[in-house]
Amino acid sequence: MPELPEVEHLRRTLEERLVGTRIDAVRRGTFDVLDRSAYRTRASVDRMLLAAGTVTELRRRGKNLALLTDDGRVLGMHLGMSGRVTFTPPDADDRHAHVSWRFSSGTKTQGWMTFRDPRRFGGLTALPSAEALADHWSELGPDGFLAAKPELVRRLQGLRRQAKAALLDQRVIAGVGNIYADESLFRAGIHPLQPLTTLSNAALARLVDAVQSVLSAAVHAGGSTLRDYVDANSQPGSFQELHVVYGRAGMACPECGRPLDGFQAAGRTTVACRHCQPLIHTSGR
DNA sequence: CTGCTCCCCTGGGAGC
DNA sequence: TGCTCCCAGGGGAGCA
Repeated sequence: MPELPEVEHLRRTLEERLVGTRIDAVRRGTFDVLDRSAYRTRASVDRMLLAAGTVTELRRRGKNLALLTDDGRVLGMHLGMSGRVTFTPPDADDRHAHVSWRFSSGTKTQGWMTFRDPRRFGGLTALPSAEALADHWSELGPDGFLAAKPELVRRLQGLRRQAKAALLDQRVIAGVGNIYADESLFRAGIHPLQPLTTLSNAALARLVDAVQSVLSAAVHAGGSTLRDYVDANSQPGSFQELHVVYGRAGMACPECGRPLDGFQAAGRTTVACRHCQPLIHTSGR
């Protein structure tokens, strides 16, 4: 699930539940999904996992999330393909439940939160300071949801890459994944394989508009639910009902009714309409 | 720089 | 019901 809208939805959920609470217990499963390389000083793993810290902020950039505590410690979180966060207690029988945290306000326990990631493409990053977090995120482009449109247009200008490859590259714009790339390109009427250098500034602006409107609609809908995904509060998202091309290869284009094409772009499964998103061939001279 | 391939790992669905 | 095969929302490394 985890593209920008799902991560932003999670960020808001955690912000509501965790800010101002103290982490009074940390429980680790058998597998260590924690990257500790940013720590130069001696610290226990529990300390790196924010034990005894009070949560002050939940920060997001693209698909990356971070918990910040009052004493400066930071825990970066990436959901990868299969990462989930739920308000559930540790489960020793679940070999994919990697870390659980218990939160309290004053002397009152508020509950548990568990990070689970069966496929382990995601993970946690221990960071000693907000500066270390900035460094950790320094390669990321501006956030696709929060950044101003002209900044995003500028990021796309001059790139010699195919449109979809550029959208998926987190260094260009942070947060767009395979689903929202296809949805954005369809809404903008731009073919995924179209080189950006062949597009006018007006077309790039149209693409950025599409990216931002798709992302904000998806955030508003609580993200997309595919398979059995539910959020931290066990609620499904609903944006999948608004997917018009993703997962619909061979089905009718919602605009022209012709069958949608399925193919590979930037190494990823891609769906587009060759009529509504014509690949524009330039003369070369 | 750009694109392509392969890899990390597990689970779910399709098809037989 | 059980088995095999294929596929998947991400990202990074290595190579031409």
